[in-house]
Amino acid sequence: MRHELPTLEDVARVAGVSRATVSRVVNGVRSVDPALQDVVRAAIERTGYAPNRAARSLVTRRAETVALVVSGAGDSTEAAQNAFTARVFADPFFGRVVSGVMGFLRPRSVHPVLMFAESDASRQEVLGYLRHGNADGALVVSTYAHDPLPALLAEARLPAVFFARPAGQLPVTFVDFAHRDGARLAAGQLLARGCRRVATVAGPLDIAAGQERLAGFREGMERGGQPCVPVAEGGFTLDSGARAMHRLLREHPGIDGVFAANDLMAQGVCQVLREQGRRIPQDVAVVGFDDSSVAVTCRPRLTTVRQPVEEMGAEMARLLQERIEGTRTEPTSTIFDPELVVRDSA
Amino acid sequence: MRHELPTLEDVARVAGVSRATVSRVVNGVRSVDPALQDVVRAAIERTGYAPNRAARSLVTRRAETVALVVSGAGDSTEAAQNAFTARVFADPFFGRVVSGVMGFLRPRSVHPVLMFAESDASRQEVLGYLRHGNADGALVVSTYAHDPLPALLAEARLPAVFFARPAGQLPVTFVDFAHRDGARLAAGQLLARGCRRVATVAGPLDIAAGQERLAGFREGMERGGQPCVPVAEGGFTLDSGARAMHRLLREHPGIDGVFAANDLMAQGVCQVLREQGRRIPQDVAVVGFDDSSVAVTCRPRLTTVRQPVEEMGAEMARLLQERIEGTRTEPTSTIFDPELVVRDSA
DNA sequence: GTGAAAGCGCTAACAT
DNA sequence: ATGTTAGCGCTTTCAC
Repeated sequence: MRHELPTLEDVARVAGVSRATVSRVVNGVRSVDPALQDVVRAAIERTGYAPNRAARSLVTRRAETVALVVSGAGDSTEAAQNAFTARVFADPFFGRVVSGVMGFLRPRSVHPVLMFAESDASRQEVLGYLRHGNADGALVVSTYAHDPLPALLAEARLPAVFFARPAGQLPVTFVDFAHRDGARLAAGQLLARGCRRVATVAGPLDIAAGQERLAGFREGMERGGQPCVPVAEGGFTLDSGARAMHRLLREHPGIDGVFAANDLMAQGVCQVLREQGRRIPQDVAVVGFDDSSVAVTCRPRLTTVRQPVEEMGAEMARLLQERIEGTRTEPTSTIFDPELVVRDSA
Repeated sequence: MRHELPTLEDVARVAGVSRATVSRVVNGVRSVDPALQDVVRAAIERTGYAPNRAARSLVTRRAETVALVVSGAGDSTEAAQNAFTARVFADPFFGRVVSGVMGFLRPRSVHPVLMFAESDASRQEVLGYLRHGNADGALVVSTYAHDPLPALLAEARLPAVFFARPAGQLPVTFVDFAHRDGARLAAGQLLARGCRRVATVAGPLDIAAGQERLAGFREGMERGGQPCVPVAEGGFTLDSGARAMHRLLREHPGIDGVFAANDLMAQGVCQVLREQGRRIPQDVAVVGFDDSSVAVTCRPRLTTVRQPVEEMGAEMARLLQERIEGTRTEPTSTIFDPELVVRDSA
């Protein structure tokens, strides 16, 4: 049924050279006469040849494929898995990571294989997949703090790069963000506007990013002479942000500035504030975190701390490539710096 | 560096049989002495053998991999690509499809390769990828009406299954939803509540789903004796829903019921309504569409038309498998039926 | 029912 | 600089 595909042999015949020469041209080995190269390339063009990945993989022991692993907690029931997936994809954050990753991978024509790891069985599956060389390495986005996957991967010495430093001082490669510095920037902006009664909707405090952003914000406020900041914890969702804001308002009606640990929660904060008839930023200034898509769709548009998620995704892919190629073997990490994006909410 | 993996040969040696026999056991060919089967299986266990996909692919001409293609409009600039990705992933819808797809694929240990097709170049890439057998088929989720990919895939006679019927009467396999019937259900619910001044926030009318839902809703209202329904078009986003509701309220302040063509817009509708001090459902009843995650996080929880997206994703994967295995060669389609989920908003 | 052997398309020594 | 050759690990006739 499928049309027979041209092989190296076919190209070689058309070009009047040996298979090896064609292979060299295809793989960009330089030691081929430029004139011959042209002949070969013409033959490739004419035949519509493209290398057979399976055959190549078999001999090179490279899959030319990486696993894109979404890791998290949960059991194996279908309901739990669906809930897990829904939560992951509902966060615009994950899409930005994927976008960055694909941006790096696409020009190199390596495609990510999507895998979930939310149960013991699925973690073993990921491990097996990599160990058997079906993928050359893994890009891992963890959705919770004590994910066992990083340790498993490190122990098996499989090439992997993580989004955010995994818990437990593992000798692994990762990209991360200077959350503390970013949160300090947010504090600075609120202070500069002259806010005197500032509160914060923190992220989940069992996640490093949540802790760091809170710590950084407190530091910033303390330096500005406001050591006591009311805190309400949220879960990085719009809804949890709204609920946290309600709690804050109930106990501290005089609030004139809020830092939300991500944009989604900031959006929830804004909704509550507007419902209560408070003007943003005149009555209450709001600063978000991430600079995700909601930052510009939110009304008013959010002043926020930009986290360059796409670039971080691309860097993950780059670091993984280095590990796979063996260019660099010891664990590395790249920490990205924040940037304050001033819009309308503060 | 990587630990040497056991091969068929190794298992054969341990079991004291030939490679061929081991291969037969691995592939479940029945014509092997049950006693020998046990011996072989024990040897597999002991050696920790797993088949090498590349070697197998090379001879079977099967990749054991499918492409999961997110298709849409856009150009090749990085900004456009990022925006595209962000939009796709921001919609909880896509995650549900992926969840369903993975649910079917995982037990069969086939993993989806993620691909984007938003430009001519990337569409050709997808075509080449499939044509060269790097994936056995494609699961395609289109994000806009006149996507050229379905036609390209059909013309190349490559195995593919689409989410929603592609434009242009193509002879392709797809899964879809009875949008009309679903929207009629929504109308029925509003009428049953006794709503007399009903309006609708429609989806984008250049998309079949948008048109169908509007048509179905009108039909339903007409049958209930309310042929004239004010319409405001939205874009399936929260924001567009909110804006549409504002327009509706300005021109028809007496509205007592609203059908929004998806839950995200319904959420926007609810926000505006609450801002304006209208109680839901007492003053204005709201019905959404999809039964996505926001339906339960929205305040009040949404009464909505359930679209079984996960099941639809699983069915896509099943249909693709049939096509790949050649069990079924002519185009098929599965249309899913709606179900009204009554919660608090209507 | 089981084994021997050929060969899938490619790369990488090794010759030349 | 180019060609010859030997596999990579697997499935699959074809004999037995």
